[in-house]
Amino acid sequence: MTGITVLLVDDHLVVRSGLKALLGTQPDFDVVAEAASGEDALGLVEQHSPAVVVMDLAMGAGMDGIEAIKQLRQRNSRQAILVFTTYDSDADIVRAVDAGAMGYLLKDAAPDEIFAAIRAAVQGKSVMSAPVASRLFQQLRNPDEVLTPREAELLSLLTEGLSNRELGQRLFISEATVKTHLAHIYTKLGVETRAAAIATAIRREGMR
Amino acid sequence: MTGITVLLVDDHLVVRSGLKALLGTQPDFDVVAEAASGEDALGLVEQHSPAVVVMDLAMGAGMDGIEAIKQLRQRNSRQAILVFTTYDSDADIVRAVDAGAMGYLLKDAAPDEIFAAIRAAVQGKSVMSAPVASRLFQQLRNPDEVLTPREAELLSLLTEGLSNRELGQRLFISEATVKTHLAHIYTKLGVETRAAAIATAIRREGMR
DNA sequence: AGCGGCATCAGCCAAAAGGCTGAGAGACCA
DNA sequence: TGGTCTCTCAGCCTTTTGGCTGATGCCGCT
Repeated sequence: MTGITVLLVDDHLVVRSGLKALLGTQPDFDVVAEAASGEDALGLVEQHSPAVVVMDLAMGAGMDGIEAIKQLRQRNSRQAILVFTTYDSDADIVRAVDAGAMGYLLKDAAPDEIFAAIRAAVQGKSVMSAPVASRLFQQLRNPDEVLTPREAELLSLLTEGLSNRELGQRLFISEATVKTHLAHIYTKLGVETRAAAIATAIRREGMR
Repeated sequence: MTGITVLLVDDHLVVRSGLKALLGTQPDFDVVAEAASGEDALGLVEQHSPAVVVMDLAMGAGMDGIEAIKQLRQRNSRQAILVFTTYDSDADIVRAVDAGAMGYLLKDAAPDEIFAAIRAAVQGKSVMSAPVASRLFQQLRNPDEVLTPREAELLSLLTEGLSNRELGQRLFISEATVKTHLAHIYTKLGVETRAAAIATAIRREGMR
């Protein structure tokens, strides 16, 4: 019989083979394909219809993980998507969950944790690493301080040093809208300038 | 006979096993031990005296890769140390080479590149990924991109989100002087806005 | 049907930041 | 002694940002 079919998506070959080796120790897992980019992932999902997609968020070039998740959701695809990444940034968590991820694991998670998360995911359950969970709880306690997905997206770009104009162009919205979002972000982060927002964001998140 | 003995140091289990599997495909490599932290690495080097240490720089907790390299150098140890990491930050490269690393590989390097680097390292040769090399050359060509002490001080405060006025007050200089320093910093960092400078600074350095 | 949250946009005004030129004082070095 | 570097400061002008108010369309929930 065939076990839980898995597609691995990570731009680092060593991570893919490591994960594959790790999952290979479990009799009920079956890694059917690997992708090094979001684009490849979409094609391979069509081909193999895996039960679970284990995906890194940061992809070297082209479509990133979040975008790949969105695309998968938009198609049909009843794959459970599990994010497997290095950093537990607030923005990424929110965006990934919003895009349709079933779980959020950090790369330093213990093997058992990884196995459990994959098995839970195929059953429609949601699992996340402890640090990730605590961040989410933190957010639930202070709902006023939770950034909306759009705001998180903006903040993420903000930390790359873009101007309002550039932000607008990148997100296909007017500069006025950018300013509105920024004002909300500042309020939520408790800062008054973009510089402080960037500093707060990068330090608070695992952003790089 | 025994091939090239290798110690793997990385806080991510999946990376370790992926690398191990990868090196296992080559008959002349022999992974004798794995460490998840700098501390462990030091002990295991003593035990096994591997020919090569393949080390990640970012370690979850405790001693980081750079520190581990320094410690190894300070002891006796004629191991060749190869940095194997995700990011090609200027500061990390310089620090690693300074600490005594023989090579600097990025995690998205092709398998052949990794093999070649390890073989070169045991022979005392130095190998690095192309993006890393280009950064080093960049730095050698442009020595005037180095910040002066005062500029570095300002940049550090900048990453805390202060305004020009606040910077001036903090450093007991006029706002005009702050602006002068900032202009120089922007030029040297190759950016045009304070936001980009902050982003660059925090990502480039280990500033957190 | 109505309400609230979200995302979108506009206009106005004040404050902050950035580009440019020029310049003086002290340190260090050839 | 002269040249170079660094740090300091000023003025002027343009661009960017931030604060504020108000408004529209959409969606989901009641």
